Amino acid sequence: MPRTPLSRERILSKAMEMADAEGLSALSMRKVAAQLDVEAMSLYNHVKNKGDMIDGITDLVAGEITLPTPDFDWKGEMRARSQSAHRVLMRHPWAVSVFVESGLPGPNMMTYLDASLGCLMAVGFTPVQADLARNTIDNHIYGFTRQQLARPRRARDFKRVAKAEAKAIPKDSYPALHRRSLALADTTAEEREDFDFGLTLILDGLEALL
Amino acid sequence: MPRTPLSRERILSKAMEMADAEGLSALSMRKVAAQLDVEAMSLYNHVKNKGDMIDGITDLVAGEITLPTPDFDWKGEMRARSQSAHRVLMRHPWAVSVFVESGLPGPNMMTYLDASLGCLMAVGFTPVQADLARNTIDNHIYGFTRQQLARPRRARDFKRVAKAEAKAIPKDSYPALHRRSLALADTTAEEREDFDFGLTLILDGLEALL
DNA sequence: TACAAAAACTTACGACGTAAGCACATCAGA
DNA sequence: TCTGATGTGCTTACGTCGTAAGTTTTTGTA
Repeated sequence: MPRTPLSRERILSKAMEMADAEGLSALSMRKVAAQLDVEAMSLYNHVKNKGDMIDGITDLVAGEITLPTPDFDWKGEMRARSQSAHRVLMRHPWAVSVFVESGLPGPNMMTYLDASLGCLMAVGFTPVQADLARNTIDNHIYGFTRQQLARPRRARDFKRVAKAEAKAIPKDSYPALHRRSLALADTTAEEREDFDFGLTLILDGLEALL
Repeated sequence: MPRTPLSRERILSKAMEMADAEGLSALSMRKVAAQLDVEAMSLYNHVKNKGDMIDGITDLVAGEITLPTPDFDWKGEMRARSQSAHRVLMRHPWAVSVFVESGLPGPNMMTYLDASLGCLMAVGFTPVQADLARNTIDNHIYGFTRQQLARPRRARDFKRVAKAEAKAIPKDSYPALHRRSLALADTTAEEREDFDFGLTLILDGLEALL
């Protein structure tokens, strides 16, 4: 009986699906192969090695991010693309850590970097300023997303975990930490998931440099 | 001939040394044991498992960071502790990624978090604001440090790599990226390693909230 | 000296990434 | 139709990993 042939696309697509569902550490050549009804070594006909496979799905993720365009309203553009990146990374939780330490970026990532730098340089930032600015913004995106992923999404669960955390922290040794956990338990999702808090800090600060 | 007995401290100290020298991925129970003239399984008498070992050395790193104290000059305090954290993480390159996704923090890390939050809350930030602020600051520290670690430290090497990078980026497809690499090649270390650039953005922005 | 507890060692299992080589299918040119 | 090349998938195998289980050795105390 004929099987649909393997291909780089089929491999990457299944690998992405598995990473989204179970995290990067659950991705092994053997498991991806099994999901495709194939032996592990067959993947190597279409993919250089595991690193290449991960680079592949990482660049697919990069391709999902909405690009900024050069515009008078550069802050709006950067805010929009930051929120897009944030949403995309929330959909692909494993990707944050890979984004953050990817050596040579793939084509989609390059396009994303180029568009961001281009948007900033078009309104007067020097290339070096634009580089620093983009780094600062992306650091915020990555860090914020990572932190949000580490917390329960559902309000009820969040509250429960925050309260348990507060109880587990000795009030005498760590008073501020303790107080924070208590306070967090009583926040709304809007308050605590305030992506724009740090972003606005950064964008307004950047504007003052122009 | 008598051997100095194993202990948690001896294990963590050697593991830290190895991680500093060769990176986290080169740390295996077998290799750490070998460096201590001992078999792998012996480590398990003093350390719960590999994760516990890594948590252990991570908290040692956290302990090296200078703590902020509540002070009228909270910006100075936060800047000092940020620079300290940056320096410490540069000494222990492997630690950035662990810091960033550590689940339950160790005692030194808790102390560090508590001191930072305490410093911010003492000058009037609400607990939730302090939490967001500390996150934003730490995200900047981690991101900036990671990026700096990825680049050559020596000026000559940096220039060479930046130029090679510029040459490798197609000018037509990625004009802004290309221009940035060219510009970076002509910067001084002070310009490009401007840790305070983003930090000041954030601190000044925070001050406006008070 | 005797004995219990702690520490170190041995062996083994089931993962992992991937090198090397083999088997089979597809297709080109004769 | 036959032949050989090319590419795709499979088999086997090696060295690495974390660590469970069981055994021996060392150490501290009575």
